[in-house]
Amino acid sequence: MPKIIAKKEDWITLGYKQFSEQGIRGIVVEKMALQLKVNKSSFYWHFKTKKDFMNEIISFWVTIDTNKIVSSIEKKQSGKEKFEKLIELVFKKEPYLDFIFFLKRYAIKNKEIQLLIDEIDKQRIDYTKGILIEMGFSINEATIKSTLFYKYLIGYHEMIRYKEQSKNYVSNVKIELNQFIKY
Amino acid sequence: MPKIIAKKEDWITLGYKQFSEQGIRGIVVEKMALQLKVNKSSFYWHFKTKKDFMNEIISFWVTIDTNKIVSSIEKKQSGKEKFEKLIELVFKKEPYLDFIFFLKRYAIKNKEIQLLIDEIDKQRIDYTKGILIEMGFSINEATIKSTLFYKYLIGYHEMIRYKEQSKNYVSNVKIELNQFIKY
DNA sequence: GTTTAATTAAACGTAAGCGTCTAATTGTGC
DNA sequence: GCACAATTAGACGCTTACGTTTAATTAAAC
Repeated sequence: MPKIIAKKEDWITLGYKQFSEQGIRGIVVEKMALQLKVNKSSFYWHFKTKKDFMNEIISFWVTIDTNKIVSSIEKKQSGKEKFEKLIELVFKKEPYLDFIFFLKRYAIKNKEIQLLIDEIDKQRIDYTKGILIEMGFSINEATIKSTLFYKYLIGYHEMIRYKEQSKNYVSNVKIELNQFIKY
Repeated sequence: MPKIIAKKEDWITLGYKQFSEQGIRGIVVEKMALQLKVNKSSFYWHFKTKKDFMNEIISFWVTIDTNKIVSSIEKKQSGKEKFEKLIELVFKKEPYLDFIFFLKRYAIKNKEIQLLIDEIDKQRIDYTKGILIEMGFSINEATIKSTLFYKYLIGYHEMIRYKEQSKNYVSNVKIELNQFIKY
């Protein structure tokens, strides 16, 4: 019978999931070890400390997060189609979308991570801005509306946090978006 | 020399402050006892458990929170003036505004508190809606815009979480609000 | 000023979770 | 099949924080 082994990636993907769903309180070495069915010494063989582990999770997130959404959108042709796809993806209740949310809380006393988050926020807003420009908005308009869009997105997810995502909510999104992005 | 005593209200106001700033992780009995310069047995004399303490803090918040803002706004005459006062108050970086934020996280597995939060959210949105109607928006418009306003407000605070609130941010608020509430 | 009630101090027990050892196991190259 | 490296098991120590218990203090009542 082969020995059960948890690879580094196993730890990271599980940690990524836990953090996305529960924040730093979800990252408990012994509990994760239980889930992976290994002893926690496996963890300390792969990672020096829990803090190092978190840093690896953050790196993991940076590489996969934005790319995942962007690549799915860029298959679309027109700006309008891209925007519709964007809405479909980012307003979906998907636990991993909360990663950055918890990360902001985790980073309260960590300037380095804060700078990273700023960069990701900026990337996302810029990406949206590009689509809006493709749709015919002026650079000025697109700048304002993309930032507004992003803040609205955050507020939206906060409001549905512990709710089922009903059709009601989705249709409200379109009505509310239409208040400031008409197309 | 009189004995140092911490009244029930002392504990609650400190707890309220701690929770607003750091969430449930800020509520640590022994650390609060240090701040109040008493032994933690004072805490356990006033409150049965930490959970009970949290419930009292939540009640405290419910009674003071909304009223505080509303009473300050209702001194104003016109809808427009009220709206401007509202903006001034709720976009200010004021730690207590984060209370509800952390509360949503605390309430993840507590239906009762979730219902309470829903009610508060609704109250706030309805209050804004009333002002918008006073300003001349139709009921329909006011309904949509007040909800949008509230989500935007949440996103705004999330974006400035670990930032100084620069004048830049404040002026952006007005520009962004102007995208969907013109007056 | 003695009794009584309210409130806190000091000390203890307990659990969760981080991190560290050392020994044991399995896989791999030769 | 043996030596060696990679990886995990098991046991331990330490810290933090919750909650309890009993004794001590102060304030209030009479």
